[in-house]
Amino acid sequence: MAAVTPSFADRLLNWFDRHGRKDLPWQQDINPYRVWVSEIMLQQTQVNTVIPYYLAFMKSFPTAQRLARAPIDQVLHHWAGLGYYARARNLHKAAQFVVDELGGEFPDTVEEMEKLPGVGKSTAGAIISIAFKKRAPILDGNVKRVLARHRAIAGWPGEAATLKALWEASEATTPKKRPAAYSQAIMDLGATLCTRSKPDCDHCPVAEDCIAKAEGTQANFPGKKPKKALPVKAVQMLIIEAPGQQILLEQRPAQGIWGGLWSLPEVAIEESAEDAALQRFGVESKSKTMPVLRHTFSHYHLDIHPIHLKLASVPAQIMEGDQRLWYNSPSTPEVGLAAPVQKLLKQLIKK
DNA sequence: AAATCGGGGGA
DNA sequence: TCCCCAGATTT
Repeated sequence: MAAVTPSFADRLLNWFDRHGRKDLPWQQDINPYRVWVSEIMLQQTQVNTVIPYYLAFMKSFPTAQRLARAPIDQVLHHWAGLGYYARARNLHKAAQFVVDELGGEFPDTVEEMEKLPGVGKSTAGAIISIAFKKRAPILDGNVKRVLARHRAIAGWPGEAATLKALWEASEATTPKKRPAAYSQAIMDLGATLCTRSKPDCDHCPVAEDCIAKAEGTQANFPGKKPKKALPVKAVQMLIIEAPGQQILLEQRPAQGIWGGLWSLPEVAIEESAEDAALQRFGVESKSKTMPVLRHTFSHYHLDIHPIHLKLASVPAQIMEGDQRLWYNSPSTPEVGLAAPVQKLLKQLIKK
């Protein structure tokens, strides 16, 4: 008789029994309160970071009653350094809810557990399965990665359709037996073997039928968050040109973009360029709008609206100084130009 | 420097 | 329903 490959869940459980972590603080003296606190702490924070915080927290607040009665400041004090401080506020509120409204008994269904502030579907599933030993699928970041790879579920989990497919996969793979061990097993697999980069497929109990492994596309799952379109800012730049193709430049402040480089005078997009030229430089000239030049930074696009003002003579009132010079004048020093300014000047001066 | 992480809250 | 946010860690 041909050997039959055990189910996904059985292979995970078997692996967890032999290699999984079973000595973590919240895996001892298991009760709903201890599991709940651990799951909240683990939401955005890794195991090794959480351990000392968890131990100190449990020492100060060993029960939901003790937590509920503690001042919020004391709770926040225990959270300092963990980040996402709303978690601590929600934890405190939820403890008060459990103590004051539920007689100190934690809900024992996913639906009821989700009513606690700070507890969503995945955290509820983790608490129900681990503390109450009832079957409940979970979908934290580790589980998303394991399932997305194993079943080659494409797309970024932030998209509703991808998230739905992942929940369906979690629902489909979660067994009835040993709910607590299974939840910990699949999270542990994601945390220790099926890691974001360099997954250790050689030791993975479910590598045999992992689609991403077969195709060598582990790095493609889960799909990445699409880079959001960069915000677009716009600015006018004055090209004040005097005879001899001399162009007025200003030095930028040392801080900020193009710090210390030389650039064209800027005018806010909503202002009149001609008015600004008159007010700031005392020059009066009809302006000519040039095509918009888009310059892209790491964090935004800058649409530069060049405004060309041609002067009949070099105005006496514009003096060169520390932060002002006529580019192309006989004495132009070697200066660093902002990249788009260099481009603009090149266009202008060659013709 | 960029990506990541689960849930809350506002558009 | 979609989008943004919180904050520290990892890559």
